[in-house]
Amino acid sequence: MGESSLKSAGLRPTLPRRLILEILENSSERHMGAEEIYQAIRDLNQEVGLATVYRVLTQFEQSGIVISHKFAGDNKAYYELNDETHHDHLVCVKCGRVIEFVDEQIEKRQKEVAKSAGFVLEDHSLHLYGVCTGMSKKGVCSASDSDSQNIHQIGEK
Amino acid sequence: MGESSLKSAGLRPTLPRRLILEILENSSERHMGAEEIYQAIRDLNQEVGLATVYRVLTQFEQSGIVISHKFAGDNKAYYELNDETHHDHLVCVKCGRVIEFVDEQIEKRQKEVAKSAGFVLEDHSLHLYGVCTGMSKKGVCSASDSDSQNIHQIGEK
DNA sequence: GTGCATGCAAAAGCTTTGCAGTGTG
DNA sequence: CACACTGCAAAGCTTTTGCATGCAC
Repeated sequence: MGESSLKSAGLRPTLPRRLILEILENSSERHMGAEEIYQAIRDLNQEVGLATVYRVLTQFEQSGIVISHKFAGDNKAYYELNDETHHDHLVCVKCGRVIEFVDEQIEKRQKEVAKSAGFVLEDHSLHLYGVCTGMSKKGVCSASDSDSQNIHQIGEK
Repeated sequence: MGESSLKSAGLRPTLPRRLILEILENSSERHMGAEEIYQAIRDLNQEVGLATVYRVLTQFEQSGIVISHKFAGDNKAYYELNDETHHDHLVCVKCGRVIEFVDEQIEKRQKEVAKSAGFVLEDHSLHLYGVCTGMSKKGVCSASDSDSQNIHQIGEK
């Protein structure tokens, strides 16, 4: 999977690119920031410059290998592998957990709204912000261990 | 109108605050960035520091006087007067025009999605990106000022 | 007078870019 | 040998903050 996505994107399979792809594929966090990816590389005892991480992510985005998002109250970009399945995001403002979802009715209405305004729809982003069950009932995230690593700190630094 | 919103927010009606409020109320653009507001102040031959513009906008947001958004591919915040009517945004990626809309079906489904995930919904942002009629047919924006300020009510109420 | 508010300049956070060195086909 | 790729450091943009001065009540 990894190697081939690079080739079909016309990108040479260099070490930084392979590392970043591998990290995105294997990390327990599905949504990662550039700095987190940079750290993950160092955790593998590899050396890649932060600027290269950004450059590679930009190339990956242009090639459709990854998708980037920015969430409210958080100025930085998060990257996720583009699995070709469009989805929207539900974010816990307390623990940062991100849940992906798709709702066909919403998708359909969006198209209708755009059409009736005379727009040719190209893209959209829908982010729901709320408090997850665990945080609202116990003040502790209810996500499983692997899930709970999928965290974005939102709001106050 | 302006003066009273400041008072009810517990903010002293200082010159910078009154100017910014006035600009937001009277500008032909409903969504303005901090720098644009700063320029608008200078266009009125007034002097207010950019840092103050940011501070005031932050206070206004916390008081519920304005709402801020960030749109995809644009790193800066846009501010609009909070008219108490929730709405989403349809943005022309070619000419930058912003149309506000509300769709009850989408609103309803969002609540259902959040509920079924066990989330207490606090907020959401929905941005649709596309190309408006004028830009796609003639390469020229077809918007009139009044259009871009109108809220398109779509779908059943 | 007592605080809140402001201005200026510096700093901070994230991301991009210039440039020279490296590696690879 | 040409050229894409990389690392480092510097710069860019937007936004925030420290601090001394100033204004409102």
